[in-house]
Amino acid sequence: MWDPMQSVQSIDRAFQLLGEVADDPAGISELSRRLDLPTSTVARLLSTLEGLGAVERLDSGTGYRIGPSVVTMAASIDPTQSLLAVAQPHLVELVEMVAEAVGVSIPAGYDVHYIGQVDCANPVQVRDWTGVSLPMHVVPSGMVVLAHWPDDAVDRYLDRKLDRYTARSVIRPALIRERLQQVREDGVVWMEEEFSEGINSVAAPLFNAAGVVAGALHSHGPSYRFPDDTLRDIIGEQVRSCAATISVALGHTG
Amino acid sequence: MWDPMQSVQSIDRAFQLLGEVADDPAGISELSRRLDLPTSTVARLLSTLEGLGAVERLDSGTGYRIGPSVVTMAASIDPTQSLLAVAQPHLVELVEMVAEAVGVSIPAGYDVHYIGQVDCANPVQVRDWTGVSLPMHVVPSGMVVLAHWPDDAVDRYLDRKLDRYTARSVIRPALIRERLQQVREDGVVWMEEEFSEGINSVAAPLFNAAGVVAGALHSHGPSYRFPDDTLRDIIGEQVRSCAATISVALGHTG
DNA sequence: GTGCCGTTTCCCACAATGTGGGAAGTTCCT
DNA sequence: AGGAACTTCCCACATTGTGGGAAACGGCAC
Repeated sequence: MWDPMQSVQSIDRAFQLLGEVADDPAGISELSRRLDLPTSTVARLLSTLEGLGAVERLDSGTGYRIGPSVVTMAASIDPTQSLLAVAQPHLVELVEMVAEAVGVSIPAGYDVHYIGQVDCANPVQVRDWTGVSLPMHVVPSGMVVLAHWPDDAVDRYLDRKLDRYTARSVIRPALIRERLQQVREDGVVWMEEEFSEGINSVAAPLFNAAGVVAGALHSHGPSYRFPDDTLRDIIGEQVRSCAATISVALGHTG
Repeated sequence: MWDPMQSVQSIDRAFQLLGEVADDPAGISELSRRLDLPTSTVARLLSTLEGLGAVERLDSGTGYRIGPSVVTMAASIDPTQSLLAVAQPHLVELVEMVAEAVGVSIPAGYDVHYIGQVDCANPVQVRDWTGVSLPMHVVPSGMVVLAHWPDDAVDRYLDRKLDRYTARSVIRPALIRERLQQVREDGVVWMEEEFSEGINSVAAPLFNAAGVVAGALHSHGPSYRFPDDTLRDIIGEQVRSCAATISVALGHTG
């Protein structure tokens, strides 16, 4: 942990409380036990937060939960950005683990739209695809989204002319369907040079609080070095697990 | 404003900052001007908030915006509850204005589900419908939801047997369609004894950040006194405007 | 280059502010 | 009633946050 210039104790504690309350609503004394703070301190902080609408009392008498002002503040930021905002710190972590660029994308019609990327230290890099949209069937980020769409939506997707991007692009509906089934089982998918020669990529789905797929997390790199054969499964698992962590942060449960 | 027991200054200020930043991202010195606080104080508070992930720096150098931890905390609360949490304080205000019970509901299949109510002081009250679901075409809360559904969804709704609840219930599809058009124009709708003899009710739609109808705000009371003829339009307008305010708090724009 | 903005960061003496022990008040059990 | 939780309140203390001001940074114009 680097030194954040200065830190204000009461605010620090207030957010510890908010975090606890978000995780699991509780009353003053239970929170004081969980965080090991004096009850009077917890009472004062909660009372302040209540006055600010950051927490509110449960109707059922005792206990506090996250209040309206937090929801409102969160809503104030562009919904597209909110996924990115939540994902950002996790992207940075993941980059260090896989040592290749990682990014996130969101579904937009029949495409996925890349909304953010964090590059690796290596001087040879895949270009930053932020801002670009690509058809779902040629990139793993798209496949994981497609894999969690309702059947009729998938039918409509596949019932169109599907563009081929490279010699290795899979565009036969039947093959794509098989693959989607596999993606649902694995929770992660690799695609090698199916969108662009020289680029391999792996992705896993992101789910929001409503349990629907909200986007995808991917990592990609030059095919001559990515993935290293011995690390392929490990990297896939890291991406899958990081995506799951982000989903939880988005409110996804179970 | 009642006395919130005690209030911690730094937390108070921290949330003022969060509010400002949510409203419009800015840098230290601009925020210090807006809130009339010393820059060093603002810097210290923001630095604390940044360490907590409550704000983060804009990529474009200078300025802060709401950070991931706020979004995550907001997401932690049950999405059903979040609507209620945001609406709650507004319900309390509205009750004082209209002097009858007010409540909120959310769409659930072909019904609206009442999720919260605030009662008025009058000893003669309409019972609390919280937890109950009712068909959309017999209550104004349902009509405002229906009015903002896509055409084909409305078609499917009307293409079923529609129950009659009282002599005044409207169940002819053609008449309902006309009414829905009127609701879209007015932004608010009154219904008198169409669901239950002796109860009149008025409702307006609530929209979320995505711009889709997320629920309804209503007020209802005994028909012998509600609405007072001279106040009917005023009350309707108050409900409409309160619903709009809640929608904004939910992130709805325009 | 040099000088001038508007920033943000850092430092430090001061006392206002938040702290926490404990007592009094509440509510809900048995 | 009695007791065991909880929450609210009070108050002396010094820890903690405060804010003035200076230093460091960065951009822009000349």
